[in-house]
Amino acid sequence: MDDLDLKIESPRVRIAPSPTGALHIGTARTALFNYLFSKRYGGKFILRIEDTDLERSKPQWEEDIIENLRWLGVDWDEGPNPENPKEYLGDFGPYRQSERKKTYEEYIKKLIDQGSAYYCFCTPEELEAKKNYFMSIGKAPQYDGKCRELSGSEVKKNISLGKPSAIRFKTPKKKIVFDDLIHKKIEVDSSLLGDMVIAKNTSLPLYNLAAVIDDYAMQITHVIRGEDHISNTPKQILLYEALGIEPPRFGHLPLILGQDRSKLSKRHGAVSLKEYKKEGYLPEALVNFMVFLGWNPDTDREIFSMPSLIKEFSLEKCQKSAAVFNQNKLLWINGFYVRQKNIKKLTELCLPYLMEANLIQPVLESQKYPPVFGGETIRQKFLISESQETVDIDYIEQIISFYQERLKVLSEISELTDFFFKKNVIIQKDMLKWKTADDKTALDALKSAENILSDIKDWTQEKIKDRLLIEAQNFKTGDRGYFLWPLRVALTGKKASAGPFEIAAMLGKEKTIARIKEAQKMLF
RNA sequence: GGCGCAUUCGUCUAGCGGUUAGGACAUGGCCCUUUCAAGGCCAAAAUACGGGUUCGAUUCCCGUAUGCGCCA
Repeated sequence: MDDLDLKIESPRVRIAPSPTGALHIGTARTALFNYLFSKRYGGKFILRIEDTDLERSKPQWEEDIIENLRWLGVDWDEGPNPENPKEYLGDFGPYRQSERKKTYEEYIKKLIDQGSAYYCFCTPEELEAKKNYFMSIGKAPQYDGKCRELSGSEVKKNISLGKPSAIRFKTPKKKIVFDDLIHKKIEVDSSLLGDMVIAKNTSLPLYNLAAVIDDYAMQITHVIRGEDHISNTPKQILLYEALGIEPPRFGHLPLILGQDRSKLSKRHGAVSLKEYKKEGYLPEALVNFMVFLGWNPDTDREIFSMPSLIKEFSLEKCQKSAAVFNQNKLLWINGFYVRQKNIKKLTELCLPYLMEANLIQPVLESQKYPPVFGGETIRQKFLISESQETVDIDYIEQIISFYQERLKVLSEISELTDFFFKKNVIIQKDMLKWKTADDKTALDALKSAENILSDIKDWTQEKIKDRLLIEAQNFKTGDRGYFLWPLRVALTGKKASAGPFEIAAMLGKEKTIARIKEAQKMLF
């Protein structure tokens, strides 16, 4: 097909999040792109947890990352074992940076021994002053190389004196050019980089060095990451060269932006996968949405499942410019996937929300509470909290089916359907009146509905509909709303809902009539 | 401040020298309809600016502007 395709064979790619917070939607998207790329070309996708920052790294965040990537269906071939995170799947562990000190030490020593790196004893104050100086004369603030030529004995002396130090890279001055998988040619002049700090000490590398060593150790062939790393890439290339290692290919994905076009972050609202999961977004919707932020298949098709993405995906079709996170489109895609779900599955997914709103409860004690959002919940019988009536799952299924095409996110279900489970509905009097109707018209409609419904013995949706529709026609020619609207409001208390026939059928004769009577009282 | 990256409807995007600049979300209108959805139809809506190159630039090159990112 194209050049890129021909060259890619069994790639090894990775996502390397730090467990310092919940899985971010941007990280998830980068993971997804890596995953798709690896599957498209028959390679491996690796999850590497980067826990160098011991202060901020927490096991709970590692769990969150693992749980939510799996939930999305972005599964790794090598990485922490989800069943037992202490274990590493694959041949290239251990994945914990905190457990790889020995390896790092080897490389750092090598760099020092061969003269590619050196100890620097400059104090933060000194550095700050230099930085300010360079800034003041309009130059890039870079290290002036003061400790670069320190003799071996001086270094030894300083170390034995316990002087605080860092390890700097002797940045060679050259033009670095690399062929980005997405941006094509990128050129940087390394003389602008200065001698960067690559390690705090001989066993503690900083980000760029650690990434280089780990990617090499894991035989990563393609580093696909966010555009915010473009400026790290030339530095890493220099490190690869100093270490005598062939660098991998690099590809930099455009960033996701918030409404204000700055990098998507917490102040833009929900950014973690777990928040979206809790709100009731479906993983397939999130995947479909995320992939379209920076990629598109060159057709008018908007809906893609994971398998079809794997078939279609190509970095060639990735966008170069950043994309604003479009909440509305996500909502739309989610609604689409909700409508596609089979009703049993959808009901299962909605149950936790109904329980959380305390509308219903599981009957069996063995059934877990509180429910797990997005998890599996299989229950057969439920107790309606207010009335203590027991209902079958079919009953709930039926209710949810009325709302399937109205649901955008799962969490809306309780607000939409609460009147089925509550004893009384709260009705505002004026809401009962359709268009120009006065109290009397609304009252007449309700009375008439009550009479008709009271006569129905065979309480089925079809019967109810047939009878009511005839009356609706007669009640006021040309606008059935005068008859139907007050009825629907009497039953639901809501301006918007499913139709009155199906609602009446579900509510049962007794409750239906009772609610109609209640509503009539307001109009006397 | 330096360096880097980017720039097509409000948003996501198609386009890879000649198109009535296409699609989707959102918006507005109409149809269907008791309401809300869903669905159908229609409308409004974009090539940042300035130079080149070319018979011809949204497309290629160079500036400018703007935005974003990184460094410290």
